[in-house]
This record gives sequence, structure tokens and C-alpha cells, in this order.
Amino acid sequence: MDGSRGHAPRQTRTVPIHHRSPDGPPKGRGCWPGPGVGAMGGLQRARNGISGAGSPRCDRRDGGDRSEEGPPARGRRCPESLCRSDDSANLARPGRYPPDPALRPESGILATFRVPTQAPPRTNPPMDPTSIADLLADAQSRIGQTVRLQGWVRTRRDSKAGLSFIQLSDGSSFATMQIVAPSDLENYEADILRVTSGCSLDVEGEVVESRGKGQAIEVKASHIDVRGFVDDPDTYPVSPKKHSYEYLREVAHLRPRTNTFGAVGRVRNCLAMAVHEYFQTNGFQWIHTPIITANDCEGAGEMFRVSTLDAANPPRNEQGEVDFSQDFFGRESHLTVSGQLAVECWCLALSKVYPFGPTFRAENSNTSRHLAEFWMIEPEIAFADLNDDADLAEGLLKHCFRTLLDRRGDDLAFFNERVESTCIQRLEHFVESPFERIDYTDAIDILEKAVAGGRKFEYPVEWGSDLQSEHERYLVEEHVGRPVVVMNYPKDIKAFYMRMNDDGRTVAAMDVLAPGIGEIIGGSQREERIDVLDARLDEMNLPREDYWWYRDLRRYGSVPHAGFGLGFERLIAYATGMANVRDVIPFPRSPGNADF
RNA sequence: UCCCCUGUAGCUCAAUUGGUAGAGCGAGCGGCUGUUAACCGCUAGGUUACUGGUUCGAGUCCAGUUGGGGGAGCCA
Repeated sequence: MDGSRGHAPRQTRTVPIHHRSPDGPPKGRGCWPGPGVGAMGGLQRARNGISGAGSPRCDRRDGGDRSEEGPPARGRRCPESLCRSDDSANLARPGRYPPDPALRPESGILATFRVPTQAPPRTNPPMDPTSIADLLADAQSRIGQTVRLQGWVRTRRDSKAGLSFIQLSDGSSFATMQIVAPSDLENYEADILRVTSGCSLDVEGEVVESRGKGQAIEVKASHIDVRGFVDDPDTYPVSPKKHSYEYLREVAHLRPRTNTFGAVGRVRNCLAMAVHEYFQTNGFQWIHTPIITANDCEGAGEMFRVSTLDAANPPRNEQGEVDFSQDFFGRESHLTVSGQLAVECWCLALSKVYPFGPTFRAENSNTSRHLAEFWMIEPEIAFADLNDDADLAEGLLKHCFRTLLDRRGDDLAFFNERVESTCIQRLEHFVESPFERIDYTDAIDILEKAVAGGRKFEYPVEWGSDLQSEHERYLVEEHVGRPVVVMNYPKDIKAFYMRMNDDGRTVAAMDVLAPGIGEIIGGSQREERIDVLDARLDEMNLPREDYWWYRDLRRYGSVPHAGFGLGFERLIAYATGMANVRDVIPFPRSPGNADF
């Protein structure tokens, strides 16, 4: 029943004030966080200085007893401030909202919830809400209509002419909507003048042509319902100013409210859909390869163990080793580091397949290009060789970026203006130019010529060793200037499953290198000949029996096939110009960091 | 994991050879204004990440711990 839908409780509630944090979480406010530089301050101190038990987020309090109401400021933690989103969002500093003398701290240990005063009347029955994106899609034809918008406040500006301007964002597009709140709204004094960044609103009003510059239309409000106030605005973490990315990572629960991260979220969604569209329109099947794997043969690095054994006191066998036969799966198991081996089974039945899901690596990698949990796209195609694989990589990437340019011009314009000034140009160039394809051996020649010409590298260039980051960067950024596919690497630096070339010393592997981000795709044609595969397993001291089902694929109807892995976060980082993959995933996991 | 840099107000940063801790933004209050990253004034806000040293005296020097960044390795 909607008559009261959207209205916060009307009564004033009181709570003991020590349920409130001595002060709020670190704040700021993120409209246009600039490039991430500088160091962190308050949060680490909060983290280091306070040692309370309980939820780790609750520890994130900065010191400082900022008013008379607080309990001892340090060494004390609020058990439920940030961690309980329902009530804490409405907690107010006592004595401020409302300014009721009976509730001042000196009258007792009471604080006041900050709640809207009175439910403003609204149309009956209430109308369905519209998204800002939909409203802007046909702005001119909507003029004169009454609409209902729901969203969060970016800024409020008052005019003594008897009105306030509120920038409302609902995340449906980069654009916000200007709400004009006339002072004759019955809750104008009581609510509207108390609205700050971060408040949630439910607005009804007429779409009108804007009298100001900067927007074609605006909504002249007839009713504004403040659904949720911001607790002490002084502590709202995402204040309307520039914030560093490092800081915003520490408030990852609120960073989607900033321009940058809202845009990242929409771009991420758009690219994910583009990936699926490309495959679905080209005859691929999406295969859900397992997250948990008991294979000890994936071989792509350190893995996270999945176990239900008592970590403090695990069962042990006669040799004193942990007895995983008593574990949940009856053997040691892990989170997947790749769906490739599993999806090859489905490739050799459904022909064109792709996993697209989360992947986990327990590597101690501390870089802007690595995450412990990331999303990977791993297409696999049957009756295909390495060139088909490179064609597929090129087709997929170009489709993704073309789609992004078509659909998220608003967000890309922002990235272009505020994050990386060549962002759009780079994407347009990307979709128009053919990839450069060079053999590893030729790449070595190019690098050797560069060295002969005086170019200095920290690591030596020699056939047989892997290309270093500096080598890849030279090839992509200086020598070619656009994405490069390096193909046919020496066999000794690549995995066992990559197909041996006729020269006997290289395998059909490829890396797609992109300017600014490095390796974005790694792939290969797979070894489909059982005798050659076995020889490679033996050569690398890998027990054949561990790969029995993988080898079966080569025994029963084997066929040349190929595939690659595309790191989804690297794709987003490249598309947006965001420098760190931790800032293109909602909640990044990296060594020492699994907050939120 | 290795190398380098770094931690000062809610945020971004200053602080001379070791000598009383500052600004901008944000916030609160007031002024002005169909405003729009508004503008003007006033106010509040600090155990200089933590622990221990050196010193008459430490934000500054030393050691350890811890957080962050850049680069490398591993890779996607």
C-alpha cells in the first residue's frame, strides 16, 4: 500500500549516545576524485590506534573527541555505528538536529535520530518512479509532465529568491537532475534546508525547461520526501570535494556514490554485457566452470585452499601431514585459478564456449594490474589454430570497445576529461586499426636492433627468455603504438598444454599487449596430439595420471583447438584510463585486503 | 617476495640547520545570489600512524612495527 511508501518513521527516536561512535568514519565526498596520489592519513591512524574487538569496520574511527557528547574518544569503539546501516545512517549529533533543548547532552546521554518531519502530501495514488536516464532520453517531450524521481543528493544550493537547487543522482546515467525546491514546500524549512550530500530523496514534480545554464530541463518539485538523512554531515565520507582513489578504497561501501566510481560501475556493466553479446551472437555457449576445484594440476600459480577442517587442529595421517581425505571433498581442494582445462572438455563437444566468472590467485602480487579475486573471460574454440585465436581476441576486444563508445559516451566523456585525456581517442583508434601481429622471434630482433641503436633496458634481450615488462612496453608504446599480438614463444617459458610448433623449439602461444596496461590477454593453441602432450608432461615432470581426463580428450575425438584468457578488470582499466584494477572492481581483494 | 618513496585537521597538502603545528577544500553558523565544483565572512576541528630510543628540546634524527604508493617478479 503506497500511501505511505517511502516515508521514514515520523516519530523522533532517542538512543543512548554511547551507541554512537565518538566521531564518524573518515569523510570526504567524492565528486571528482583526482588522480590517485598522496598518502593516506586518518584511516591508518584509526586502524592502528584503536584495537577494539568485533567487526573490523567498526575500528575505523579516527581519534579526536570532537564534542562534549562523546564517550572517551580513543580506545573505544562503537559496536554498531557504520556496521548497521539502518539506524546509524540517521544518527545525529545531539543538540543539532533537531535543536531540542530537552535532548541536549547535558540533559542525559541521549542523542536524536535525524528524521524527516512530516510526510508531505503526494499524488494519490503515488506514481511510478522514473530514472534520470529515462527522463533525459526524451527530455523535450517530457516537459510539462509530472514525474517521480528517487535518488541521492550530490549538492544543495540555496537561493534567497525562495528556492533551493538540489543535484540528484540515481546512478542510471552519469548525468544528475537538478531539482528545484521552492520554499513554499511545506517541509522546506524543516527538511529541505537540512538536506546535505548523501541524503536520499523521493521527489515528485513537473519537468520544466531550465531557466539556468548547464541543463536543458529540471524538475520543479511539488513534493520532496527525505527518505534518509545523513548522520553528522561533517563525517560523511564522500564530501563534495576531490578525493584520492586510495582514500576512496577505504570507504568502498560509499565510493559508488562518486562520479568516478558510478561511471566505473556502469562501464563495467556495459562491457560485461558486450562480452556476452559478442559471444552469443557468434554461436558461443557460456559454460559455468567450477569455482571449487580438486585438481592439483591447474598450474597457474598459488591457490586458495577450500576446507572445512578445523584449522587449529586438523586431522593428521601417520606421517604427521594434514589428512585431507577427511576434508569435505575427501581431498585437498582449492578455488579455481582458471576454467581453461575444464572448459576444454566442453569445447570438444559444443565447439565454441566461454567461461566468464570469478577467478582466484593467492599470489603475493602487489601491483596495479593484479587482484586476488578477479573476473576472467576464457573463450575456447574447436577446429581452430592460433591465428583463429588471435582473430577472436581482436574481434572480441573491438566489439567491446565499439559497444562502449556507442552506449556509454556520457561516462567516457568524464573519463576523458578527468581521468585520462586520450581515453576516447585511444578507444576509437583501437577499434579502427588492425592489431599488429609479430612473432616472438621477430620481437626479439626488434628489441635487439633497439639496443644496438642505443636503447637501454635493465634486463638483457635474448632469444629464449621471456619478454620483460620494459620490453613489452617498448614494443607496444614506442615501436608500434597500438595493440600487439606476440606469437610463438619459446617452449621452455610456456605451459605444458600449449601446442608444439614444427620447429620443435616454440609453442603456439600468444600474448595481446595493450599500451599502458601491458598483457591484457594470454592464450594459445592447445596441444591436441596425445603423444606430443605426453612427451611434454614427462619433460616437465608432471604425472600423467593427474591429467587423465585431460588426456582423454586427446584420445577420444581430438581436434585442434585454441583459446585465451582475458582479464576483465584489465579490460575495464584500459577502456577507462583508470590506472589500478583495484578501482574498477566493486570490492577489491589483494594481499592483506579483503575488507567489506 | 624484492627495491625505492611515503604516513601531519574529515580530505589534499605545507612547516627553514631539531626550537610555540599552518593553508586550501570540506563541515557548522551568518551574508548574498535562478543557483550549478557558486561566492563572501566567522567558528570549530591535531596524542604529527604506533612503540621505543638520541636530545635541554623531536612532526623533523635513529631502530622496530604497521598502513599506503611507485617499480620489479608472477600473471589476466
